[in-house]
Amino acid sequence: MWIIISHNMADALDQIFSALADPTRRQILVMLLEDDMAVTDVAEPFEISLAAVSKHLGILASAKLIQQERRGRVKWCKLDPQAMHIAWTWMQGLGQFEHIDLDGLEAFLEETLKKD
Amino acid sequence: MWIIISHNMADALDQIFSALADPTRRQILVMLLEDDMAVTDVAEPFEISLAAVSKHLGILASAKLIQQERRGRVKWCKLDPQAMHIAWTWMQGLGQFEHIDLDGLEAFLEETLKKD
DNA sequence: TTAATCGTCAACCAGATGGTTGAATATTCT
DNA sequence: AGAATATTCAACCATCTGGTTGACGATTAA
Repeated sequence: MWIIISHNMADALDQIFSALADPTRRQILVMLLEDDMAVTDVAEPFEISLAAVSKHLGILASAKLIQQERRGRVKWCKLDPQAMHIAWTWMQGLGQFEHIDLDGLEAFLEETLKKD
Repeated sequence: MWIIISHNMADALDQIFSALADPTRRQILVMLLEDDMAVTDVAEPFEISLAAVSKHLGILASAKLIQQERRGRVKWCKLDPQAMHIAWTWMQGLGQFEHIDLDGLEAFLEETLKKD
């Protein structure tokens, strides 16, 4: 299986990876793994403003990592696995992983944790 | 089933995903899939300056997506699959694309992170 | 109708990012 | 030694990013 990297594909990867590069946005995705949520509820655990969270959600939506649907005055957010799958597949092509390399993960973690 | 995301893990993901967010850097990674390369050779197909490419390589190296080794006046760059694997595993947890033993991963991570 | 809630918009700000150029540092070749 | 090659450094610049605040439109509740 190989990946044709079109212009559009590159654009999509730009958006997906830069969306994933922010820890707040990653945390939002993890929260949405549990359940669909309204914007206000997504914002609740964060210390930043609602407007900032709304922007984060907009970025996630335009990267197609989430879908948003307005019902009444509430805008529901849910995960959309498609975009993540695209990036994941691209990475798989580069890493040629097949299984989870726990030894590598352990080595990484030990290396990183030493620095505390 | 849950994944404990340590402080350092989040930092690592920040670096990895923002490194991957740039199309030049992604293209460099694809080039290195073929073969290890010197900085000048990496820079050759790009229209930007050598210094700019050197910076990109520095970013990839500090995200641990590549390793750099100086031999004489030449600095060789090669892929380092470890970091990509970390991000890939994180994404897999979110996308649930294929079967993966998250319980085992969780146990492993909790065990490792206890050492803090 | 009036008041409260949900979310976005617009303007603004500080800091990060990706690029440039020219000088500097090693290292290797002649 | 002197010249060429490989790479980085430093200063600078324009643009992007993530945050703020206050005002605003839309929807629901009293």
